[in-house]
Amino acid sequence: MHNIRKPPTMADVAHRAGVSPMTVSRAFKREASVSRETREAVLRAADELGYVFDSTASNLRSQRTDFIAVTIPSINNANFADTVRALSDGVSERGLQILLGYTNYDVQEEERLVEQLLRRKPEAIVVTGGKHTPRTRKLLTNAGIPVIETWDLPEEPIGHVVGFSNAQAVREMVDHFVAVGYRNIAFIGGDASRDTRGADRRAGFIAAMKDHGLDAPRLIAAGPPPISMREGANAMGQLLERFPDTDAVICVSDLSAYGAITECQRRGIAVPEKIAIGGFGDYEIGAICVPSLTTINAFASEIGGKTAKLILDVLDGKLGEPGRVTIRPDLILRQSSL
Amino acid sequence: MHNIRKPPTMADVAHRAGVSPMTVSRAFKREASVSRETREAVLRAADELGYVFDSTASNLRSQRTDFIAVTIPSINNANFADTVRALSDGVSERGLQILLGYTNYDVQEEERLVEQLLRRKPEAIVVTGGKHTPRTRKLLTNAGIPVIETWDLPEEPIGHVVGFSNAQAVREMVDHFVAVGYRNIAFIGGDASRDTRGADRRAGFIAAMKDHGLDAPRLIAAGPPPISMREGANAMGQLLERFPDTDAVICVSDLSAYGAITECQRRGIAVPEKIAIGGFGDYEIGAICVPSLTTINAFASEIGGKTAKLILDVLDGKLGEPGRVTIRPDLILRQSSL
DNA sequence: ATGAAAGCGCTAACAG
DNA sequence: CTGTTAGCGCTTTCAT
Repeated sequence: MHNIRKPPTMADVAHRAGVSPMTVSRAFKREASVSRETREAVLRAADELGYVFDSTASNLRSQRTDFIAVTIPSINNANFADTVRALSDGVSERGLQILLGYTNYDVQEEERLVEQLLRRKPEAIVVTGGKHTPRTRKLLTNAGIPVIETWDLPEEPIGHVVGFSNAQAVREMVDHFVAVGYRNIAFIGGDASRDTRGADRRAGFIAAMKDHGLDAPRLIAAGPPPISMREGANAMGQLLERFPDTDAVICVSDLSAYGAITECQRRGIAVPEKIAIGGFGDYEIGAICVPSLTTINAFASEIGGKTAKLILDVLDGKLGEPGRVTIRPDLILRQSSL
Repeated sequence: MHNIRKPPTMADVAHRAGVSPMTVSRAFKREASVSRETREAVLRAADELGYVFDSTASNLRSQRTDFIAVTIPSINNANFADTVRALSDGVSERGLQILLGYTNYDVQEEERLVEQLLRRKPEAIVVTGGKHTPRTRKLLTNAGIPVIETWDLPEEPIGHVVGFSNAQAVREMVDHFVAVGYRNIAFIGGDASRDTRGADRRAGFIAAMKDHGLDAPRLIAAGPPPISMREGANAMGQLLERFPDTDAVICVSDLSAYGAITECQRRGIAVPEKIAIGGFGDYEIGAICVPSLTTINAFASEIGGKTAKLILDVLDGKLGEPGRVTIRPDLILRQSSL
């Protein structure tokens, strides 16, 4: 036997099993009409030959790849990971597979990524966020497949949406903080230009403060997103020095908020007695740290699960018009605030 | 214009640009020999038609997909995310794209996943860990593409390896703990059957204790992997009740170790004065929490980066025999231990 | 630098 | 339930 020969094809399997290639093809599908004995004979022949089904040929001929393309800002983020996992689990039942890429919080990178993903001919594409370059919008609009924007409520959606208002979510935290008596409230976030969800949260903060008749001069930019725990800690240090009268801080994520808590611990500043802290995203750290962290649950897994359901419905033709699934984030009160 | 017509192909672009399809194909490649004017005319025609290159056809004809298949236990783990990001960055320069799947710490799930991934005809496959089902081993061995096992040093590697000894890494922490005076050392990990890296760490713990003439009865199983912060905290509670004389704990990951720290904080037990705690993985939490966490840096990003380099070398034919890249984890001493 | 012909391995479409 | 024919959209190969 030559070991350097080409891998076996369906024709080889068909020959060995004494059937036609078409029957082999059918034997590899769940629903296809093949007699039990024939299927078993085919699968046995395939196994003996070490045959591996070739999706690339199947993809071209059937014009189906069973890919769902997904873009997320960062692969190293528990919120987006939760969304992707739920999405992946939801569509895998139907044999659909996630084709994942990350944008590094950069719309130019998103444009390159979207173009690359569309070349693979996915059945649908899920993007995180509702802000894109004009070319990205055009590519998505003309792709001829379902487009789902998530983690945001875009003003002019491209297609379907499964998301929430980042501004509104933060507004509710501000409302609560003001109601319990905080006035000199600060916001720690990333440089606004890149992370549009972070920018929306900051805008929601400023607008809410204004509605309460409060100024919002206490804005700390902690660097380009994503903001790490360390950067949250550094930002807290800056805040304490520049605005020592601050009585509460809202952070763009739980990670930066936890960093802020640790900075207070290192400086001997009591949380929440001297300063209250709120985060965003309901990461595990916030539930378990001491003091535990007041935060906003954006239901990352639900976003993924509902996106999966939406995709399946659209592919089944069950949806006449673009879907609009609005998530309502939950304010979770814990020990880090009154 | 009909909007429901089929998307344009290279033939359509060729027709519009007044060239042959072959020239269009060449115009879309970086290196191909096409005159500047011709290429510009082709790309203009493509843009006007809204043409999107079809990878599925290219994949079949050229027998190249430019996919690198990767399996990780969980998509929601900062260590594996770091590896995947570095790997992705390393291979993307050459136009290679990651095709990612997760096994949920289950070798049966790994088998299904590997089979599914191989059908997509990747250029190489990277798996996390060195323990597999017999069928997975067979599939990988016969795949005819480079196989790279990572995050482990398998006794019988399938192909290439980029990893480290989990047992040895924990042994070094035990050696240090014993050297500074701890004797009643416990280990908190997951149920052994599933997370083989976790099991290796526990085995390394037990063996190291034995070499120091110490028994290792203090083993807390915190549930099926991955072990969360919460499960680490619960395990710490159990440990304190069942073995109150414990003077140090080594946890299977920084996440469970941080949970253990918080449990001590809730119970008013001083770390490290009453009990020392060590983790694994050098997650950001361990560097910033108070007290900061003694841990082991397994160089997750380096694993990804070196795997990328290995893949590129193999695909370039620069490697005659299987590559063996051994990472040496670093013990990082911080405030949670003496 | 460009073109013509052939075919990658599978499956849609149709036939029986 | 099974088989035959044709072709998915590109790129390999060979010309010029």
